[in-house]
Parts: sequence; C-alpha cells; structure tokens
Amino acid sequence: MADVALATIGSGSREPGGSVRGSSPTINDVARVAGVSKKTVSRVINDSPLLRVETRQRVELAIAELGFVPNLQARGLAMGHNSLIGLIHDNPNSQMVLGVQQGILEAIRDTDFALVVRPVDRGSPGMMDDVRRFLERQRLFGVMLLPPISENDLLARQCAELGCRYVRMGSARLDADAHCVSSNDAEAVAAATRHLIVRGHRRIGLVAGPHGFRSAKERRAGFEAALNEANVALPRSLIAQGDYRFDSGVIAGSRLLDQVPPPTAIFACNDEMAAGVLHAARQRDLAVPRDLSIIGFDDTPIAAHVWPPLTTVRWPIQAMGQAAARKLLDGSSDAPAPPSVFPSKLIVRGSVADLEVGP
Amino acid sequence: MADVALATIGSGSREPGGSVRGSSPTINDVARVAGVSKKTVSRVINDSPLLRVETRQRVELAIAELGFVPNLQARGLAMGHNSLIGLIHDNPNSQMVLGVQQGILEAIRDTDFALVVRPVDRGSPGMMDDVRRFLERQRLFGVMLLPPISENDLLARQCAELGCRYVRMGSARLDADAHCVSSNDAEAVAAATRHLIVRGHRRIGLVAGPHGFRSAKERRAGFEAALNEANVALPRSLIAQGDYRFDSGVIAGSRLLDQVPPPTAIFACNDEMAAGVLHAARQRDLAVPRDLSIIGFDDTPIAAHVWPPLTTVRWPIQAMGQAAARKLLDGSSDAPAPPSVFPSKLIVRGSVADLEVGP
DNA sequence: TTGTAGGCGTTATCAT
DNA sequence: ATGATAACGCCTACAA
Repeated sequence: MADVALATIGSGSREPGGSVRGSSPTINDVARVAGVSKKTVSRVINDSPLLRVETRQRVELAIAELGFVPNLQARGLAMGHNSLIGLIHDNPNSQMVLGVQQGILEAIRDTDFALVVRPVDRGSPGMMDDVRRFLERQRLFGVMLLPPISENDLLARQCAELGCRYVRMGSARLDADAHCVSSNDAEAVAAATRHLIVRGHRRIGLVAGPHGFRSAKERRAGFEAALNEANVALPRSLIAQGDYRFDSGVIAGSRLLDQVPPPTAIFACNDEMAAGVLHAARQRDLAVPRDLSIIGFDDTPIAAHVWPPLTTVRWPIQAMGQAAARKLLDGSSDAPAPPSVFPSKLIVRGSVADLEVGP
Repeated sequence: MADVALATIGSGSREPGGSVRGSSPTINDVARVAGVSKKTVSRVINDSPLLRVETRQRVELAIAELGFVPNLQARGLAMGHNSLIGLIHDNPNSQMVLGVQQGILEAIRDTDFALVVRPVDRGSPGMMDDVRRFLERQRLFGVMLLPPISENDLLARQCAELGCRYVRMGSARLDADAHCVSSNDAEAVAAATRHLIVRGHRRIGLVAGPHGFRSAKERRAGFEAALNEANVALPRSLIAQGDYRFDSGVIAGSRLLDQVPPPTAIFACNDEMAAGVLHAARQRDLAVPRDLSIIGFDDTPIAAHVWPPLTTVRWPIQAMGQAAARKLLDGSSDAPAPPSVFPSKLIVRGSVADLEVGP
C-alpha cells in the first residue's frame, strides 16, 4: 500500500511536455517545441556565444518545459570521450583514498563529471593491460593516478598513448607541471624531525616505508637530512622497515624498542605505523610520551583517535585531490599549467615530550 | 630524454591491424577483416549462441589481430544504459564506504562494469533532485544505496521511476528481496550485550546512534532486548546519544562516566564512538577493561588499532557490498531473488573484563 | 546461421 | 546567427 501511495505521488511529475511515454525528451523534442534546429539546441546547452539572446531564451524555455536532460552517452559517443574521471589507485592506506575522492568530488561538483574508481594491483603482471582495457573500453575524459602507482612512468605513458588525460599525485614532482600535483614530504619530515631534536632527543628511531614508494624515499631523506644538519647519528639499528600498515608498525616498533639503549623518540613514515609503534610501546608498558615520543605522517583520523593523540605531519591529500581534478578539467586551456605543490605541516598533539636534561 | 625512450618503447604496439591512425578499430574494421557483417561481429562479442563455430573463430581472430575493444559509449547509447554501477551514499563512516566499495569491485571484477561513486547530502533539500539529475544524465545500469540514505523510501522509488535498477543495503530488511541486502544488527547487538551480562555486568551504558538511522534503531532494540530478557534495568541516565562520530563518543562517554555509580560497561553503537568512549575513560585515568568494559560495532580497523583492542561486532559490510552488486547484475534473471541476510558476529578482543563478584 | 536497414542522441562540417 | 546532413559505434528488427 505504501507502494501505491508513493506511485501516485511520483506519477504526473514527468513528461510535462507530452513526449513519448517512458522515454525522456531528446534534443529533437526541444528543437521541435522551440521551433529551431537541433544544432541550435546543442549550441544552447553548450554555451555557444554566437546565439541571439531571444533564440537562446526560447530554447531554454522549451528545455525547462520538457525537463530535457542531455544524454551523456550520446555526447560521449560523438565527442570520443565521456564525462567520467577515473581514479586509479593501488593504495595501502584507505583514508588517503577516501580523502582524495572527497577532494575530486568537490572539484567536479556542479559539473556533469562523475568519478569512477579503479583499484589496481601493483605487482600483478597483468596490471598494465588491465588498465589499458579499462581505458579503451570506458573512454574516460581523464584519470588521476594516486601514489604509489602514480610513480609508474610507463603507466602514465600508456595513458597518454591511449589519448587519456592524466594527472599524477605524489610526494615529489613526478612529471611535467600539467600532469602533476605534489607535496613536499622531505621538507615536512625534516621539520618534524627538528621538532624532536630541539626537544632534546638524540636517539631517534625511524620506521621507514616500503621500498619502491617514492613517499617512503622522500620521507626518509627528510629525516636523515634533519639528523645530519644537527650532527645526530643514525645507527642502522635505529632504522626499521615497515610496509605502511599497522601490523608492520607494531613489529618495527618492537624491534626498535629492543635496542639498548632504546630510542627516546621514533618517527614513523605514516600514521598507521605510528599507531603500531604506540601499540608496541604499550605492550611493554612504556608510557607515551614519557618514555617514548612518537611522530607519524598523514594526519588520518587514527592519529587523533589513539591515546595519546599523535603529533603528526598533515598531508593535504584532499586539497591535492581537488587541485589535481581541477588541473585535469582545465587541461585544455592553452595557458601552461602552474606547478602545484602543497606543503605538509606539523600538527602538534600529545605524543612528544621534552626530554629531561641529563646531569 | 626519458620521454623519448619511453615513446620509443611505447610506439609500435598499437594499430597492428592497420586501421586509421590514432583511432581504435571499430566493429566495422573487424567485420571487414573477418569478411562478415558487423552484426555477426556484434553477435560474437555478445556471446550469441546461434553462430557457426568456424565463423566465431574467424571473427575472434580478427578481433585479436586488430586489438578491437568494444566502445561502451556506443553500446550504452544503443541499449539505453551504460556499464556503470553507482554507489550513492551519505555516510559518516568512511571505513564503511570503503569496505562496500571493495565488495562491489570484487563483484564486478572481470566484467565490463565500473563503479562510480556519488556522495550526497542527506538533509539538503535539493538531494532528491540532485540524484535525479545524476541518474538522468549518466543513465547508469543500476545503483547501490548505502545506509543511512538507503533507508529513504522515496529515493528508492525515484530510482525505479527513472528506470534505474537499485539495491539497498541496510541493518534490516528495507525492501523486497530483489532490492535489498541486509544484516541482522538487532540480534548481533543482543548477543554482544549478553556477552557483558554473563560476565557479571549489570550497570551497562549505551551510546546510541543518531535519530533517523535504522541501524541506530536496530542496535538499540537489540541492546534493550538483551537487558530485558535478563531483567537488567536500563535507567535513562545510562543512555547517551551520539552521531556515529568519534567526538560524539567522547562526549557521550564522559556523560555516562559522570553518573554515580558509573557503569561498569558501555556498548557503543559503532567503533568510532567506542574509541571515543575509550578516550573519555583515559582522560579520567580509568583503566580499560579493569574499570570499564567497552564493546563497539563494525569492526573497522580502529577497533583493532586502539589500546586495548576493542571487542566489537563485525559487520560484514564488504560481503554485503559484494552480494548487493551481484544482485544488481543478476537482477534481470527471471528467478525470484533470494533474501540476503548477512549475520554479524562478535569479535572478542581485550576491552571486556569479568566483573569481580561482589560480597 | 547470417545480412540489411534503421535508430539511439549528440556533436561537427559546411553551407546559408 | 542558424540549419541540413553526416558522422560517432553499436544494437534490434526483420529479412534472407
């Protein structure tokens, strides 16, 4: 019965112009009603400048009257590409994927574009062909490449070959400005490391990111640079490798805390691993930050939600996503694209302590 | 210079059949090469049964030779819908969105379908028209509706009116079996609550979910049912309202812990709020689980990552997403759809203690 | 089992 | 400034 009521409410609101039942009005219907050719209607919906105001108004009236909505399929067929933006990623960090998605969606709000997500399997031998098939079939307007897959030059090249615009996001400049939006991870991590050093820490451990990740490389470089400039030693025993996941942070943290003497502070290359280090500290009844200071990277929600809240570097991933999407959409403009670098910055919370000064 | 090298590697791998430069081969090219009509090619790529094996092979050879890939735009135009599945959501919990996405993507792997995500603003007065425009323009094959927006009957009705298949996900049966995949939140929460009761807890607080969420209603109902059947009282002072976000969990937890005597256990309607309760407990130096037991709901990563790891109810959201997508794709089959209920189950970790027996 | 003709709804070309 | 006509690449009827 609810059905009946709803159906009654719903019916009658469609087909106000009297077009064929069950199918929405087309550009032809509009043309007929407005008394113009369909090309003129096309000009109206595409904001062509050469149109008499009066004509345009007449057409717009007909459009409103009929409730006409352009069919993007047809437009896509005629133009060779559709109104879709692809997000290609292979990412160990779900928060980041979601942040980028939100940024992109903000950028395409109020446009006809939609976002299609495509996770891929870096490492799988069929990955390139997989993406190729995807692009060939869907004929996207363009794609955004997320790290770490964005670091793959061959993939970017393939997009170009297939006539698909692309923008790559990364921890450093990966491509020409027109195809790249990046952060400055190395600098940001150096700043975070100095934050530890000025508070008296000298034995500082590093939970590095996985091999093959540009972000891991950049962050480690920033870490080492800051230690270097302050003449703080970095023994190999204070470096542990992680894979950006929580569990690897627990393991790496345990390894570092087993050293004698243990580090007084640890920088982890992302928040998940930092949370893992925190976990490891708790397992051996260490108090954070009293016995161990921790800094992470990303500022994903977990950083604020664990106890104590983690001091971390905020990676402006959402802003980067938004900028990247804009760059994609503006790509056809003749002006050369400006470089897009989004600085990361330190967020101070409760996981770093001033080291008590020794005797 | 890297560019040059890459271009060299890349070129030559296209256009093996000698079609027009820069545009991919079409069904016509295949037909010409195979010496058949284009309709026959169409039959081949659509797996039509009535084809001579020899003919099919000849066509398939030509397809492989040319590297032909069907243009989904054109197919979509001809068929009235494209190969896209929409995910419409308005969700406070990002982990859940991502879990569902993964489930859907598993279901459509090895098909031509792609996933387009569309967040909407429940509460915004233009929401319905927004979705309508989206569906009218994109002509999706079908959409998946996530809670809480999935609970909106008018939205589902509108999808149907626009000729768009839909499947709704929810915490309880929201629609006909063909349009619904659900969990059994009430039962699962009742089980979790019994888990507390059998361990001696009698003063159990509830951090409820927000009004208007079916999941909040179901979970609260399950909670109250379990207390009822064990004759445990639930004073109003032990119920606090949250909005499914971390901060609201902190506030609600504080309120509950201010009661005298305070509860010995708290059930929070999702993990984020449970983590907030944990946060509140720490702020007042309560030890968990010694001074306070906590159970959450969802089993998102945060549950396992906080300290102590949270006992929680695992919501099989990814499996639900997968099942829902399958249901969408199989929707045209004449067999009536079976009901799809995915039981949630209790995951025991370290946030619940046996209550010491009083004198 | 296969082919022919026509349509899906839009944009592009070239007139006028 | 506007219109007629031809793509765009595929699918469905219907015919053979």
